[in-house]
Amino acid sequence: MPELPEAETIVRGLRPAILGRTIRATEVIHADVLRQPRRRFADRVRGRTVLGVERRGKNVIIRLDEDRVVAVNLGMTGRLLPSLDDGPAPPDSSHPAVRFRFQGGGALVFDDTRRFGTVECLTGGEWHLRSEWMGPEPLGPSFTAEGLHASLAASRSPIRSWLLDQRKVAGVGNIYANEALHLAGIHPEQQARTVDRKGAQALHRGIRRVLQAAIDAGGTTLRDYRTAEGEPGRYAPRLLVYGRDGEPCGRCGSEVRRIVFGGRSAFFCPGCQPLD
DNA sequence: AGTGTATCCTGCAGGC
DNA sequence: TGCCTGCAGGATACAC
Repeated sequence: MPELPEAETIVRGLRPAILGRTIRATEVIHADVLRQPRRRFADRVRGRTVLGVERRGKNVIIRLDEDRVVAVNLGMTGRLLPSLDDGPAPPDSSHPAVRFRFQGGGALVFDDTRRFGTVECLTGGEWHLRSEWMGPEPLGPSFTAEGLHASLAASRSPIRSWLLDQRKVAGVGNIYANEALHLAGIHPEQQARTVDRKGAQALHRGIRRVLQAAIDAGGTTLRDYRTAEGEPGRYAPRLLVYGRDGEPCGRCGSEVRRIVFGGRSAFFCPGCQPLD
């Protein structure tokens, strides 16, 4: 599910709800979402206070005092739902996996139907290493068209597969990879190294445009994704190719096609995105 | 190096 | 209604 825009929307909604709160205890309902032993997780989190809520790629980062960091990867169906005693009624949590209980009442629930998501509590140093391993933030200053072009030149992968690799660019998933390629007029199977400077510029622009527009719309809800307030995102109707196979392309009228490679569906318009 | 496949899990839509 | 298959915003490990 959640890609960068969904994670960003969750972070923004979570921040005012949990900033400054102190975690009294954790309740692990499904230990398989933990990337570390349950004991270590509980011990590291207990008694810590939330100093900040950030995003890195598709991950939600909760900074705690004492140099602790809770890193949440939402997987396909993960949600972070705050329920504060003095706040509005808590959104539905149908599949709670981990619950953080705050001093003075209220909680933050990591809910995940399929449990592909992960939760862990790291030290600042451990998290830094993990973050270094990831590619640049596509909406940040270190992501440039020139850098993208140079990075693409080193890979023989199909461009869509390349975009899904978090070590290359952080936060792009299958929906926005397909949308960005459509905006850039690049076929999803085109070899990364054959994307020329002009193509890299168009792709750079396409990635930024679609991610920013999706953030502005509060993300894309296909089924499970919800904001921290429990609301669905509003970007789905604006998707140009993802999930639209058989429909006419809004730009040129050609029929949008679906193909499968790399184990995932790819959607593209044969008219706007020719394969050389 | 890159690709296909399988794995983790649940739920839903569509065909019969 | 029930049963089956295929599919899903992710990530990783494995054999070629």
